[in-house]
Amino acid sequence: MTRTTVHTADEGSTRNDVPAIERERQRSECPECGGRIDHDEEHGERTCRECGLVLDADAIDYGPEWRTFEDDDENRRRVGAPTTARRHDKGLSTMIGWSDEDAYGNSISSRKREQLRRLRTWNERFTSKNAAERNLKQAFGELERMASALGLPEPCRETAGVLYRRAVDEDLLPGRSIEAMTTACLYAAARQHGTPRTLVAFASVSRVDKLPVQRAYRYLSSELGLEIEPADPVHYLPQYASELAVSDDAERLAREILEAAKARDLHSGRSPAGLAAAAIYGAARLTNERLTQETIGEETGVSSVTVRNRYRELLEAYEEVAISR
DNA sequence: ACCTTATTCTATCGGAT
DNA sequence: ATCCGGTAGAATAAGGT
Repeated sequence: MTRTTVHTADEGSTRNDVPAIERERQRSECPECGGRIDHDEEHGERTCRECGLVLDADAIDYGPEWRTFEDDDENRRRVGAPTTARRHDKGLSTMIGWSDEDAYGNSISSRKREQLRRLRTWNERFTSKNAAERNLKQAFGELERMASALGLPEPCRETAGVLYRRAVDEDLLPGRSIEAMTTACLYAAARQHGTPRTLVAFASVSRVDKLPVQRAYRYLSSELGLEIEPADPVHYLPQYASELAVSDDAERLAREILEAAKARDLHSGRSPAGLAAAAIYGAARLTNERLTQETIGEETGVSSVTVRNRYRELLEAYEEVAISR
């Protein structure tokens, strides 16, 4: 059976119909050096493990839309528009337009207008009929507001929405404010996505104080069993490297330094951003690129004190590994 | 809800390139 | 003259009771 390359949305399409862009994405050797490609779905980046080449960034989300209805990964099908957890109805409910015009812009008969009016009334009653749904509406509004105030990216807001929905499902809300819980969800989501903000920053855009948010977060984290690990310092490298305009060599070296440090457990308890910044500094120094500790600190939000404390440890570990080879 | 602990930050200064 | 490295004390995050 021959399959066309046309990408159809009918339910007969299977994995064999994976479009060209999808196949391209799954290619796993670096065109430069043939090394392995790391896929970082979270940040939408693909980078070469060997030479640090960034193949593309800010790719489209390949996540949930390309899904299966059975419990295996085999029979995947294209489905409709991606759902979003940030709408109280997940973006799936029917909406009836407001204007009394048909699709061509012509006005419609008074009889039809009456019908439409009745439909709208009932539709409204069905879609937001109970208190829970209205609470979700309000909470998601708050999430949007805070996320945009803090400049948090789309996937992060999405995660926050999912978390909040789970919190509601698990009955975590009675006894604490919606505001505190939404803030906590966003805080958790930001950390999961490697775009953390301090609790203070959240408190400043939230309508509640830092303390209730902190409590809500801990409650949320333990009740939902969120295992939020500290971010991998390597994730910060591509971003920092381009902001500081260091060479590809230096970025690759920084990567090696971090690997060596991780092998020796230097990273536990330390801030990932600090480690990444220090690795960049150390690498720039080894490749004779002029970067002051102060410049690094400004761009990365890490103090110069931390940069020098970490970078000494990092280089020490790196040299040991280099000698042993 | 309070307290402890490890880490990071701000401010500062002497010394080196 | 600028950059580096070290230090003291305040602030912060996370965990325990």
